Amino acid sequence: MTDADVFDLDRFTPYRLAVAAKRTSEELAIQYRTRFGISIPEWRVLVHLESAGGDISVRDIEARVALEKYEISRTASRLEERGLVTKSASTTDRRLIRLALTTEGRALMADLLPLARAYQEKIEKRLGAAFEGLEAALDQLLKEGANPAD
Amino acid sequence: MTDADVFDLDRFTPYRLAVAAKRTSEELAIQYRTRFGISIPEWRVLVHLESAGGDISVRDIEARVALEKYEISRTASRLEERGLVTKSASTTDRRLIRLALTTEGRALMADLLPLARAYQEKIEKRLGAAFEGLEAALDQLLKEGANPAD
DNA sequence: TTGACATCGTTGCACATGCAACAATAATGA
DNA sequence: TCATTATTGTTGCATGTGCAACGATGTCAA
Repeated sequence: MTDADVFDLDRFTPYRLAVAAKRTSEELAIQYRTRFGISIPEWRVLVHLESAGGDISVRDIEARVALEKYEISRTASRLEERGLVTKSASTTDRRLIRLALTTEGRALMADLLPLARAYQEKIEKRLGAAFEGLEAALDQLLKEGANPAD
Repeated sequence: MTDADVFDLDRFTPYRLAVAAKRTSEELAIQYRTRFGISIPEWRVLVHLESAGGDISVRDIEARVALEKYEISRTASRLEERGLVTKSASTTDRRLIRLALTTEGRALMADLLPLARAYQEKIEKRLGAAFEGLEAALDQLLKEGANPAD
């Protein structure tokens, strides 16, 4: 096998992205997992409920977060058990579930969001000028139709 | 709540990285999962065996791939069951397991690696000039000690 | 030599996750 | 209206995963 045939995983973009994602996610998750006992899916659902101001359905969250319906369903149930979220049937369409933060849920988010913002700043500082480049590339990768018909 | 208080998950780097990683990984994984029935951990272990030319231990792989020891152990067992990999005790240190590709394993990699290379090229084309920026940022995020004493 | 400690890989167990099937409700159209 | 189809959210089941404990082997120093 010649050198040209060697496949270098360390230069393989999907692998690099996976490792970087895991590292950054865990670095932050450690903070809120140990302090508040919430997982990444829980964090994502909570953030969306916070920014939407409540009254959102599973379907709405599915459309905006990279989570499957069943993950959201289970996550919401756990959050409900812990008193952070309420679930109620929509009056207009009884298939829909209206999710909303409880007072306790909002209080939790008031503690969590500063952590997340601080972490974001830390990443931007760490990357310095490279942050712009990262943003541009991620915009490309994440934009709709990122999987063109080729 | 004012606009300044809204937390935008879509601008949160750990989230963006996680989604981009999942998307790119799955886009490729779909190809080799359906065609060859191997998972991402299996793919990573195989690649390292290929580039190392065999005679590698679980510990070696752990040091080079973002996988835990137990994941590698289980992955290697599965690959062994499928006849792609052999496990044998090291003669010099009997705690170590020597992993090596079988002929069948090498044949599989000969089919897989072109797929991976083609996908890498596709990503680079898709990103165009932004690819350089992505590389620079990922280098930063992935380099050792990426978690400085902040 | 021997005892304490370190390292390597595996595994039992509990929990998480993915898939596909499902019940409940709504929308559509003959 | 009523039958058919689509949508929403949940769940049973099999599999995957993470953690901590473990046995086996090696290392080192008294």
